[in-house]
Amino acid sequence: MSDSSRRGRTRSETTRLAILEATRDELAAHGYDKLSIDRIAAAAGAGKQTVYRWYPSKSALVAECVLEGYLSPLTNPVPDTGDARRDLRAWLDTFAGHLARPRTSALIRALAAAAAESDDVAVRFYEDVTGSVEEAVAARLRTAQDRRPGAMATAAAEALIGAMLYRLLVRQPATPEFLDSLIDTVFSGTRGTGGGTDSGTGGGTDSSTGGGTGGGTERATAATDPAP
Amino acid sequence: MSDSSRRGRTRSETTRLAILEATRDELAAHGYDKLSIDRIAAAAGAGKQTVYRWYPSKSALVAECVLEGYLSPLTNPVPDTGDARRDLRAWLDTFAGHLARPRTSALIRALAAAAAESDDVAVRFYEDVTGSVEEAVAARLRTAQDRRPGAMATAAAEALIGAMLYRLLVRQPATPEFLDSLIDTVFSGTRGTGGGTDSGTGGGTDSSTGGGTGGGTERATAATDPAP
Amino acid sequence: MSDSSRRGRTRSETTRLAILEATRDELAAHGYDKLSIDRIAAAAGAGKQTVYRWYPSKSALVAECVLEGYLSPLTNPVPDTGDARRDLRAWLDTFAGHLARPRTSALIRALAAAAAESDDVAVRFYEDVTGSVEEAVAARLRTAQDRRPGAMATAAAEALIGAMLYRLLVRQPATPEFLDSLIDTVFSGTRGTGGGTDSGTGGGTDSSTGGGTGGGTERATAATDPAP
Amino acid sequence: MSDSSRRGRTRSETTRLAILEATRDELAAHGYDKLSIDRIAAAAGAGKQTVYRWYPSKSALVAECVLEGYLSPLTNPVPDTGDARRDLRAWLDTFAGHLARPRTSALIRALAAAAAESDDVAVRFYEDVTGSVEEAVAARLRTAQDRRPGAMATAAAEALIGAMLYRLLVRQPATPEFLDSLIDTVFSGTRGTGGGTDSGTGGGTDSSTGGGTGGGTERATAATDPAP
DNA sequence: TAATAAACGAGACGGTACGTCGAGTCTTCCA
DNA sequence: TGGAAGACTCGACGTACCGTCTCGTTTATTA
Repeated sequence: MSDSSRRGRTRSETTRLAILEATRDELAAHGYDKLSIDRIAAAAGAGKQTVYRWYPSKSALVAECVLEGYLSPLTNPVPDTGDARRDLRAWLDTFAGHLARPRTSALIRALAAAAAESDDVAVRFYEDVTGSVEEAVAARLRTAQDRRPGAMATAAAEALIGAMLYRLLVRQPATPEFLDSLIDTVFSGTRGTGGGTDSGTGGGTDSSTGGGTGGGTERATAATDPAP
Repeated sequence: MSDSSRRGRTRSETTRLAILEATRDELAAHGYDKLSIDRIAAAAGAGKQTVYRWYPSKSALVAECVLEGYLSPLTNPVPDTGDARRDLRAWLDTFAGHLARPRTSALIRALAAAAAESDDVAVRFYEDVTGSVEEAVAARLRTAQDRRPGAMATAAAEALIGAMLYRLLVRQPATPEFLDSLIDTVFSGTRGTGGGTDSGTGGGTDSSTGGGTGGGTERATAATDPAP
Repeated sequence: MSDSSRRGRTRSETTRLAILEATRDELAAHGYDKLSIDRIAAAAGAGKQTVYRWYPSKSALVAECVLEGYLSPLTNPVPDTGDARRDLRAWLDTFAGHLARPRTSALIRALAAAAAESDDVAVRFYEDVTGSVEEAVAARLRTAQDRRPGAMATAAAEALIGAMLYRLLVRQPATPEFLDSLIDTVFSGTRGTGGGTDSGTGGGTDSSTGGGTGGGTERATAATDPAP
Repeated sequence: MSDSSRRGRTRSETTRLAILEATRDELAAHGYDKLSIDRIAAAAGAGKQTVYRWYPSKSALVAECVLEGYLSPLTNPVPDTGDARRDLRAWLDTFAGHLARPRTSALIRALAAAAAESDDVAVRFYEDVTGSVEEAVAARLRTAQDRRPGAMATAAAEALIGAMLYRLLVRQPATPEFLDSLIDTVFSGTRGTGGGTDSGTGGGTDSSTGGGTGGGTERATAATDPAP
C-alpha cells in the first residue's frame, strides 16, 4: 500500500498522545479561546511544528481530543432495571454529578465554545460524544414498556441533554429538584404531578392515572412516585 | 446630581452606539474568540481607549450588547389562543425560524461561546435573554389548562430551549418533525405521537393512528388534558 | 506641517537609541547573519513590534546604526604636517590600530557582511562611512605638494582602504611592514622601496625627479626611504 | 588501507557534485546568510542527512565550494607581453568584466559575507582563491623590469584586489577610468596625472608602443606624466 | 551467494527565530 | 476634559530552518 511504503521517520505515537493530553489539560484550565499552542507544545515536550504538522488549527486539535475520547467522561451507560423512568433519573444524576465537577464542567464548556466556533468540532462533538450519549438515552426510551417511537425518543433525549447543557452554560446548578422536574416533563408530559417536586397536588396524581393512557406510562410514573 | 454637574465633555452616545453595533457585527462575522478590539474601534471610528474606558474586557462588551438588546431577536411573545400545545408549537416554529437565519445563528453561537468562557456573560445572558424567554414559555405552560406547576413549567421550558440550543450548537437542523416530537415530548410524556405505541394500551392506538401532525397534536393535547 | 500636526503618541527617542545600541552590541557579539531581532528587542527593553515599526528589516536596522555613527570609530582625521606620506602612514597606523581591536574588527566584518547582502546597507555604508574616510584620505593626497589629480587621489584612497578591508576579511594581520609597503606602493609606484632597485635604468630616476612635481613628493619619499 | 577497505556503500560522487552545485546556485541566488540547507538538499535531490554527513556547517559547505573551484571564475592568468603595466591593466579589465556579471558579483559578495562571518571560510577563501590571484599579480610585478621587491609586490597586488573588492561591496562600478587611475596609482605613485583619464598626453602613445622591456615600464610611467 | 554495513531519500522530531497581529496601557493633540 | 490617533510592552500566532533522529532502500565489501 502507499501507506505502508511511505518512507521517512514514522509518526511518534508517544508525542501524539502527549499533545492530546496537554490539550485536554489546557482546555480544562484555560478554556477554548485561551488555548495556546505554544503552551500545549511546551507541556507536551513537543515542538510547535509537530503540533501544526498534524493539526492545522485549534479546532482540529480539539476535535481530535474529542475523537480520542479524552473529553467524554460523559458517556456512562444508561442502566436498565426495567423501570425506564427510574433508570434515566439515575443516569441523569450521574450525568449531573460529572458536570458538577469543576474540571469536567470547564471541559464541557470549553468544548461547547469550540463547537460554537467551529463547524468541524461541532460535527465531531455530535457524532462522537453527545450523539452516542443521546442514542443511549433514546435507546433506553425505546426499549421501555411504552415503546416510545424513534423520533420521539430522540427528541426526549435531546431535551434532557439540551436542558443539562443549557444549565451548564448559564451557570445554573442542576439541582435534584430540577432533575426531577425534567424527568417528569419527559415522562409525564403535561400531567406533571412531578416526581415529588409538586407538593400537595394530590389531584395531579389522579389526573395522570386518569389519563387512562399508557399502562407503560403509568408504571413508569408509579415507579418514581414516592407514594404508590 | 453629581452626574449632571460633572465637568468636561460628556460621554458621546453616538460613539457608544457605534461601538455596540460594531461589536455585534464583529460577533456575527468572526465569532467570539476572534473578536478584535482594534477592529471594533476602527469600525466604530473610535479610539481603542474609548472602548476600554467603558468596557474593561471583551466579555463586558459582549454583555453590554446582550443587555442592549442587540442580540435578542429571539424574544418574541408566546401566543395565547387557548391551546397551549398549539401556541408553543407556533412559538417554537418562529424561534426555529430565527435560528435558521445564518446571521442570527452565528450571533447566538458566538454568544454561547462567550457564555461558555465567561461567568459574567453567562449570567447576563441568562438574566437578560434566555431567562426571560424561558419565563415566557413557562408562563404559558402555567396558564394552560393543565396548570402545570411552576418547577415543571420551568423544566419544560428549559427542555425546549435547551434542545433548540443543542441543535444549534451541533449543527443539526431543527426540522418541523423534530419540533413536533419535541412538543410531543413535553406535552405527552411517554405516549409519544400516540398512546398506541405502548404495549397493550388499546386506548392509545387511536391517537397514534390518527397520527399525522396537526390532528395528532390536537388529539395529543386533548389526550393529555386532564379535564376535557 | 503635516508632520508636526500628527496626532497620537510621539516616537520615543529613548527607545530608539536603546534599540540602536543593542543592535551595535549584537552586531559585535554575533555578527550580521546571527543578529536576532528578538534578542535586540529584549536587550533594548522594547517590544519586537517597536523594532519592526521603524526598521522593516535587519539591514535597515544596521543601516541606521551606520548613519547614527555607532559603527564608525574609523573616521579619525588625517593629520597634516606638510609631509603627506608621513601623514598617511600615521593615519594608516591609527586605522590599523582600530581594526586590530577584536570588537571593532568584528563590527566592521559584520558591516561588510551586511553590505554584501544588502544594497541599501552598502550604499549607506559607502556614503556615510567609508566614503567620507576615503574622501579625507583623497583630500590629503590632493593637497600634497605633488598635487595628485582628483581621480587618482580617489583611486589611491580606495587602494589603501580596500587593501585594509581585504586584509581584515581574509584574516591577515596588517603588520607595520605591510603598511610600509602599502604606502610605498601608493607614493612611489614602481620604484618600490627605492629608485635603486630598478635594473640600471637611470632614466627612471630622472623621470621621477623630472616630474618636477614634487619636491614634496621627493621629500616624502625620502622620509621613508632607507637610502637618501 | 583503512579507507579503501571500508565496507558498505561508497560515497556517491554524483550526489556530492549535485550538492555543491546547488550550494553555488543558492549562494548566487540568496546570498550567504539566507542559505538554506533544506533548499540545497531539495535542489540536489539529496537528503539533509547526506549534506550534514559531509559538511558539518554552512561555512564548511561554502568552503568546499571554494576549494572545488566553483567560485573562482576569477583566476584568469595575468598576461605577460613584456609590459607589466599594460598587462595588469588588461588583467584588471578582465577581472572587472567578471565582477560586472550579476551572477558572479552576487557570488563574490556572498563569499565575502561568508568570509566575514567565518574564520574558516576566510582562510580558505584567501588560500585557495584570492591568495593565488594575488600571487599571480605579485609575480607579474616582480618579473617586471623594475624588479619590485616581494613585499611591495604583494602590497600592490592587495591594493589592486582590495580596491576592486571594495568597489564591489559598496556597489560602485569599476569604470575604465577608475581602473586607469588604479593602475596609475600602483605604477606611478605620486606623479600620476592619470594615464587614460588625462587627455592630450601625446607622449603616452610612445610609451605604449615603446613597449620593449625595462624602458617600457619606465616610459609607461613617463607616458602618464603630463610634463616631460 | 549470503550476510553485513555504510550511504542513500525521505521526512518527523525538539527547537529557535522569524515577522505579524492583537491586547491593554500610555501619551499627545484636537475640539 | 473627553475622544481620535497612535506608539508603547508584551505575548501568541503560524512558518521556515536548524541539526538530529529514525525509517526503509540501495549498493558495496567481506565472509
